[in-house]
Amino acid sequence: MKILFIEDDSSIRNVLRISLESEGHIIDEAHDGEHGSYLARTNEYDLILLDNNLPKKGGKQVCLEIRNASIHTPIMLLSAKSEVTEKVALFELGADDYVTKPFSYEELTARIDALIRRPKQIENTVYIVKDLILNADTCEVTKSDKRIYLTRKEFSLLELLMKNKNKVMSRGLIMDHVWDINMDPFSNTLETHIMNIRKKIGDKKTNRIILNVPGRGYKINY
Amino acid sequence: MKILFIEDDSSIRNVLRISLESEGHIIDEAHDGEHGSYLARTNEYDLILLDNNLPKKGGKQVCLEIRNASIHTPIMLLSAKSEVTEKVALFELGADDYVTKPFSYEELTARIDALIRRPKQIENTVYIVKDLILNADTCEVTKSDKRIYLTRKEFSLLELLMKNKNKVMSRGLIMDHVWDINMDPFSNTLETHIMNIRKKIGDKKTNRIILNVPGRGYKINY
DNA sequence: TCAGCAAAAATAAATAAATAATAAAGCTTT
DNA sequence: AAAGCTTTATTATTTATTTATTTTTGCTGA
Repeated sequence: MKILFIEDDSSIRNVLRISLESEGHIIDEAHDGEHGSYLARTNEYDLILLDNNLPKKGGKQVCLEIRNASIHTPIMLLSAKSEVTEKVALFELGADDYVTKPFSYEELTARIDALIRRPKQIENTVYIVKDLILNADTCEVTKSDKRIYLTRKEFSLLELLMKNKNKVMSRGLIMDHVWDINMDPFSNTLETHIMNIRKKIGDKKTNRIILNVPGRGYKINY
Repeated sequence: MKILFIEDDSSIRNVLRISLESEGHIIDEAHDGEHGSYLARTNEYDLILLDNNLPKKGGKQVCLEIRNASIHTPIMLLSAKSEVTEKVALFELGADDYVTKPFSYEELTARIDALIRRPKQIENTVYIVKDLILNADTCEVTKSDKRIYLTRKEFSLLELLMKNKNKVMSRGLIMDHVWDINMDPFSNTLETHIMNIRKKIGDKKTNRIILNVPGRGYKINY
């Protein structure tokens, strides 16, 4: 999951980034409302964590701008307890949930899971292609009933391809989902990861699961 | 067990904290109703000790707020004998037990044990992985029938891992369960404890019981 | 058909990040 | 004051990720 974290307090930012990354999420950060609003409108995120009290542009304005840009990504609001009135306004502007600061890691991740999974509850979080099975909940992958160990990046990449099987995923789209904003689009790390996944799942040239569509990207077929 | 203690009288707080910690519990403290209510709603506790007479926000209000947040953690009420009417109200609001002040330490711990153990009576309190056995009731650990002495933190950590065997427990989750709210997420004390447990139970690199999943956390396998 | 080219695959190596190990300092308790 | 527990600091090791380079593949047009 790719998360945008708009927060000016660097200590909160750091603690949370570490926790969320350890859960396998990719985090982009903004230190003020202006930059946050900009990133939210120019990138695709699965979740936006928005501090209410921000320099340059307040949470209310950021929320408004995001929703006005027809972006429906779930917004989770982080607010001090005193800002109740603001909070109400933010709900009206389209925030989806809130936690009051300071909060525990567990509470936040539980709520994040709820928000991210909510529209997908009917959907299965287990993806199956031939004898390759990926479980998004437990982060486990098996091939012919044998457990395969994938690193975090490898897992996110394979998850994206399996989630969108039969669709060609372009380089740019994959990078946007699996890497953070600092990813160099000219590097070949994506290809290297594809190759490492293929090696781990024993994806032979003759009967490939992960297919390349030259000039367009990668895809996985039924 | 992680306990939240909401009490303004520092002498009661100190006496009880020390006693409870000596039983191996982890204690978070709140000195007034407002902060207490907040902590209860933002952290996961196994028990909440709630004084009825509190500054800023009374026990009744705190209880109400906790239950309204869909938190079903057992609440044990500490109240003066005179506050009978209040007490009734608190039961209606979802408190689980009460003791009247002054109380003896023994009485309280007996009741706490009853409350904490109650929902877990069905649960197994003995965890076995290969020749490693942990008994959560007696706080005893044996490896190949030899008694191992673990410190309280070490015990809580091993208990968490054994209770959740086969599941990867992330750093953040472990910290929330084994340490109190002041834990610095950047410190490496968790790693140090893992290493000390491994040393005590003779967990060799070649045939490890406590496994690390890089970037994800630790787990114990069947 | 086949040189020429671009995209992708493969290999290897470098860098960065996470974890393990060791030692020692700081607290608490006795 | 001594002993044990917990935390901090530092260094080493392992693992993950990125970069660099070479080889292969498949396509294009003469």
